[in-house]
Amino acid sequence: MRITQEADYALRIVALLATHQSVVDANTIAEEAGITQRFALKILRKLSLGELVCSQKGAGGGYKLVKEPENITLKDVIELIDGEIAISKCLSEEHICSKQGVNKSACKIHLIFDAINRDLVERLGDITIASVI
Amino acid sequence: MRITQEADYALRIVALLATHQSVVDANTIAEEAGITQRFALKILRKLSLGELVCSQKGAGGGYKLVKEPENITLKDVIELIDGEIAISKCLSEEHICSKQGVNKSACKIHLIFDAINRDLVERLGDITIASVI
DNA sequence: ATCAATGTGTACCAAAAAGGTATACAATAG
DNA sequence: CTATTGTATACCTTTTTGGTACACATTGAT
Repeated sequence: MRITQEADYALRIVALLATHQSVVDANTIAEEAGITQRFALKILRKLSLGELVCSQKGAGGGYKLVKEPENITLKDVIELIDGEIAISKCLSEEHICSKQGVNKSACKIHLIFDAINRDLVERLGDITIASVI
Repeated sequence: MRITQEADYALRIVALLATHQSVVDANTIAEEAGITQRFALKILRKLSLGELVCSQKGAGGGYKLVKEPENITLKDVIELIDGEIAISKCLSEEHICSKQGVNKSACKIHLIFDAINRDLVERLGDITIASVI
């Protein structure tokens, strides 16, 4: 799948949590990210379930990063929100397509996509949140 | 946008036209590509409008490549079907997102996506149909 | 001429994905 | 014990994807 807007917001949220070193509440996060509080909460829950952030309930609560910004990559955040990164649908799903190979040329195309995709994922895995703040 | 199934089919169609050196009718193309004739026709019309293939009407008609397989790249075919290649929506549309930059970190992320996307497009532009048949 | 084979052009449709909201609830600090 | 904050689940709307339908235009063969 492509990198969705939701993943883009998630990256922004993680980046802004990396700059604040304290607990930040969902409302503040939403404002700074330029989205509604509800939508921010939805993204934050995914980040929380994925154990990139932890939450503090009750008055004075909010969210903060679990890991150091140096140890979180763009790939980590994107895959948490969007699932597996794939430039073509055929790379992520069991789908009747080039993968099965109606003829040999289709198969070759698939192999190329696969190599390109692997490089893309690797590259996203090399860029840390620390390097984008 | 991601590389759609339609673009994937288009690549297969162009590849199979590259192997047949003669005029091939839509029905045969559809069968070989493993899709319905109607859907093949739709893709073939786009390829035709984009001047990658030319068509011959009437009995005994069909399609054939306009250019040599060495001079058609994966990028050419994909962009013809899907439009501009973009790993993130924010790269292709005028959209309120990282591009505008609510803060500096969002902007940095956008710059990285842009660089990665450029490399991806360049890479697809270096692979010819001739090399995948 | 005319008819069957073949492509053209436009419009429409259904399923899936993306993007976002609503509601009811649970925990915690003060 | 109440206001503040997060949790959980479900729902909704719009856009994109992946196709289909239909009426028409062109051409080759007879």
